[in-house]
Amino acid sequence: MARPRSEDKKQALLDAATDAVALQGIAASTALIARNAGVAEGTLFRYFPTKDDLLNALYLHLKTLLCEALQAGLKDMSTPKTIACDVWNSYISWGLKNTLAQRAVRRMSVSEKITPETRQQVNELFPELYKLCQRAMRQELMTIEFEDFGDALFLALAETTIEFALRHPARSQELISLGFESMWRALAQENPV
Amino acid sequence: MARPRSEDKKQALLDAATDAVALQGIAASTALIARNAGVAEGTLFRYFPTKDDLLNALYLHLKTLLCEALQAGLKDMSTPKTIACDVWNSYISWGLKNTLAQRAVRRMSVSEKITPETRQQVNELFPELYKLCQRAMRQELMTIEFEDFGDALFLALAETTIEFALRHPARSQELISLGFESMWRALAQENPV
Amino acid sequence: MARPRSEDKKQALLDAATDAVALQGIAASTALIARNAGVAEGTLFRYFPTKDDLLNALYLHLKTLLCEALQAGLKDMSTPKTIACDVWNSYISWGLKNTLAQRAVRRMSVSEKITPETRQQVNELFPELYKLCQRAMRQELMTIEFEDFGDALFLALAETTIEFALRHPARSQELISLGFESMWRALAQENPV
Amino acid sequence: MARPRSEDKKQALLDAATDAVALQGIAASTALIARNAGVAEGTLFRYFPTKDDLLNALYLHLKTLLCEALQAGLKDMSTPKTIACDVWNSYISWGLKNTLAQRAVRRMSVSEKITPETRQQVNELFPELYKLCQRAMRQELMTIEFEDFGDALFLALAETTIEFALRHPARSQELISLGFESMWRALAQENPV
DNA sequence: CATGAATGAGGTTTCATTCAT
DNA sequence: TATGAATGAAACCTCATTCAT
Repeated sequence: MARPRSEDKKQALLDAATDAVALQGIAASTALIARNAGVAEGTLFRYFPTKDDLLNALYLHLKTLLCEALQAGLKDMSTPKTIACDVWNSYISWGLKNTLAQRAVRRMSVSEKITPETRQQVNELFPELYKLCQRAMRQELMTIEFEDFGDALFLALAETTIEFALRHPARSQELISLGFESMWRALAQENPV
Repeated sequence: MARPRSEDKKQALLDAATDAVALQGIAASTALIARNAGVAEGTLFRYFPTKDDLLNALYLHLKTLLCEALQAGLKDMSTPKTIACDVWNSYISWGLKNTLAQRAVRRMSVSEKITPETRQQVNELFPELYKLCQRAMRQELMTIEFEDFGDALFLALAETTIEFALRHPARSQELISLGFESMWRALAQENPV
Repeated sequence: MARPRSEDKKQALLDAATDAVALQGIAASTALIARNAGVAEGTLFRYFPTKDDLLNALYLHLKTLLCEALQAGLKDMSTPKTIACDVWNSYISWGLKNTLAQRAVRRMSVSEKITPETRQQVNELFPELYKLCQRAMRQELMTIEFEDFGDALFLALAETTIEFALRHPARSQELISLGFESMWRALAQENPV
Repeated sequence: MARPRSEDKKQALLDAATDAVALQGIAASTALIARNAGVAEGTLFRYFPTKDDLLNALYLHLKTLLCEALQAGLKDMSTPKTIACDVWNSYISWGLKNTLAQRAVRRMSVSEKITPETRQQVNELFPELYKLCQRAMRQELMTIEFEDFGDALFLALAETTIEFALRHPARSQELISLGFESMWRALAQENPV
């Protein structure tokens, strides 16, 4: 992969795109993104041949960052529940610390501009992590057919929790643990309170 | 005198908008919507002064339809769990029967074009129903501060379930009951398997 | 001339058009004019087959009103200067009392929508009056070729005076007499202060 | 790098706009202006972000040209009257040579699209010139409160003269000097014929 | 390689006018 | 006669993309 001249510029473009998409959705203009990245309008197209390419690259990029945060957040791997708890907390706290990134991802994920290929690549980012959690999951959710479903339920609950924590910062700690409790009851094999 | 404004045309516009937004997001053009509704482009703006007004009206309209389906779906009100189950099944089956409507709603709900006022109106559509379910909910989720959170978790799980059921029609029945089981564990007071 | 059903409606349309044109120029929409006149959009076109017809009718109407005010304002016909002074004062005070009408006329008079025919009709409204003033005018301005020019100079000075008097109400009296003095010096045969 | 913004194109746009506004008023379409300037419609909006911006820029531009003509026209500065005469003649002859520009200015000046800021900038173009004339003006018109009024009367008479000279080219010389005589009588301190 | 001027298709919205009621 | 719903051309403006510099 011939890397472009300046990795800095590419990064600046992704950062600017994150903010723009978070605030304006995928309708955010390439001109705005380039300007906020501090590069010329035409330069954007040297790094991303197409706006759609930029969006797909951004989606993958942000999901990768999230994934790295999850991996870095694993501290106590003694029991499935502590693992799940670490993952949950890392997820939520990444979303809270990177509000715009989180919002950008949400907006892109419902868009038809993100191709199935990109979605597939994103799925492949997470496997190990989920394997860890899944050990604790209910039998029904552990069959090959349904493990994606379990993941999706996990993500749905986490995203909802992030949203509420952002909306009600004063009660964010309570929401986060209430959310975790709900997730654990929903998905885990045993439900010891 | 003069011909009366036609409720049919308004309906045709909302229907056409549903399909267009489902497929292309809120970027779907008014020209396309009008054409598919079988009216002139200028006519659209007699019924909805602004594209944003159309989107907000559409959002409210679809959520109203969903709400009516939920109310119509209440059959067995003997126990909290049967109530919750009816609601769950109605929700999912409305989503499955009205794929485009469901997709349109999802896309609009993450858009900044839907105003807080509209969102508030939508919230007010649902109260009785949720009261019913909430009787069965865990204490923690029944405080005023957290009942919205409980609702949101319910919706998140249901939407995820709909999405998977659409993607895997052959296994939709299993997914639906697996989803219900997860929701019930997550949110209900008692967790008898 | 078969008069339309309701002279009231026609009048209401002209009044509404006056305000609309004063505020928005000839771009003011027929829909707005009709609404402010309290009639339906289509009704406007029963009284004025075309928007241009409405504008021309309005121009003639307002100039007629002005002309009537000038004639009514003649009080002291003893000397040319008192006549001129009465005309001047009537003109200015009509402009000040009918700001919107005055502004509407100004905007229409530079527009290509007002036809030469209408402009000719307007010219024909004023003759007698000007004959009176002209007795006092300089020889050079009394030849057939230049009497229109003298009229136009009179009007130009009067309109400028109105504009300034509107802009500076506190000093309007001074402006009006300063304007009159200037007009009299410019156009009259003798210049006794 | 990248091709520089072309002053030629900007000029072509202003020229095309002058003609279009002269003939059709401020309602002249951006499409027509761009086409007559030989550029794409989108290009117009790179030079003038808004149609209103174009109109304001055009107004300022034309008034600047006029002002330059007035300054270049000063030849004999020996007496106030010769100065005034040079200014008068330059003004009229600029109007005659630049009919469309003159007409465009007239139409724009009664429009609400021209902002107070632009009007202020235009006022500031002229001060020195008027100072020259004002030395000859009547005391009453030399007070700070009324010097603007004197200017406006001067302009009103000049514009009227231009209009008549255009309408009657055969007699334009007579009209011009008749106009000057009237202006001088109206505004100057002494009125020696 | 980087730039940003240029493009023109396409977006939303307005509006004079027509015509079914 | 009066109405106002319907129309579609045309308005202003945006934008992804190209390409001369």
